[in-house]
Amino acid sequence: MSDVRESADPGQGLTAAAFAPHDHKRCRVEGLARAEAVAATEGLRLTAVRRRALEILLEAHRALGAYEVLDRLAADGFGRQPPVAYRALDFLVEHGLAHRIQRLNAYTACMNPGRRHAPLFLICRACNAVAEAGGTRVRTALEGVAAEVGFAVERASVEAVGLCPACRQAGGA
Amino acid sequence: MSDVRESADPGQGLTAAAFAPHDHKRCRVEGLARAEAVAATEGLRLTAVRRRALEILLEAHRALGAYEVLDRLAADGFGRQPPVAYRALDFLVEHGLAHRIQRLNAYTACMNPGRRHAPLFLICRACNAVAEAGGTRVRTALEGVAAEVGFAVERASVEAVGLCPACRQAGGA
DNA sequence: CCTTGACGGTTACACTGTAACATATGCTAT
DNA sequence: ATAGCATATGTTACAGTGTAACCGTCAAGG
Repeated sequence: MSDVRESADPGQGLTAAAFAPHDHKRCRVEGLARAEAVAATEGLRLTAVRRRALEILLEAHRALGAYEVLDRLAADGFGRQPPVAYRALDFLVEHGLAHRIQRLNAYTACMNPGRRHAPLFLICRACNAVAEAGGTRVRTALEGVAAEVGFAVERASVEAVGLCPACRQAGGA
Repeated sequence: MSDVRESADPGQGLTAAAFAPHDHKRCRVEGLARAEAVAATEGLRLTAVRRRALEILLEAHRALGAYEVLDRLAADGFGRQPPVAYRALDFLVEHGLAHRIQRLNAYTACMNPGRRHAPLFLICRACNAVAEAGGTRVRTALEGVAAEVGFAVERASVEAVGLCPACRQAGGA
């Protein structure tokens, strides 16, 4: 229970800065740049819809439902039927450019694309912010438990619901 | 809630015996008995529908969708509209007698009711078996990461998809 | 040119979950 | 006992989430 406010993260490559105030615009620009880089090195086709879908997630800076993404895509002149959004989102998730938050039936841009990572999500029940935390500790623990029963983990989702620092302070009980 | 009281089992108190061959009937009988005990000590009303819903989960011994549970309830003379199943399942989950598997939109009986625990689910993608593992290691790691960014975890879901021992051996590529 | 394959668009539908209201059951205070 | 209240079960109707299947477009390559 060590109280850490917003110190620079120690090792672990934490990315959960989402809870700290920051410059959204930079988030979007850098996020897109990272995605472009990943797409280039992996030979992915980051088409217009896909690119725009990712941009929408980066701008929102919170988890968006597929239909929310769809609305924005439609507003930009893309198709307005569900598969349009689902296909773009599936693509992004499959290639590690976005994540699906099971608990919310929603999607969020990946803050750390390109590197293999075992993301973990912190979902604030008061303000709905979603932070992606990195780090191997949880994954290692999970692998350990699985190994004890002979289970081979391929993919894992770890999602915690609670209160973010700001909402805690605001007495978000 | 960060206080997780686990059994005194050596090595994490695993309960993931689900992957090992075992006597289903006993599972059901003992599961019901445990639930009765919990209901008694906590003053819960384990009514006919609720009890039957739990029994259905225990019998299936895998995760069931709400509508699957509903079908069986209806076949037993209970209502045949969705809220019937959802209410029973919500009750069971709320009181720790069952768990919801987010990834599958499904429910499974709790193998360890009564005690506060931080369950973790191992989902075999080949045979669809779901094992509930206990243990504090993963939870502790999660709390640690959360604490670093000042996030207060209230509830967490940890779900891993992969291959169970049997399917691994069967070359479940 | 013409085939091939990926992509994006559509229609139509399936699955999952909930709001709101009506009825029954059981407890409690008088 | 019974009136009043809370809880539980049942209903109808609908909202939200996700997918199957088909079709036209377009770029790459024989």
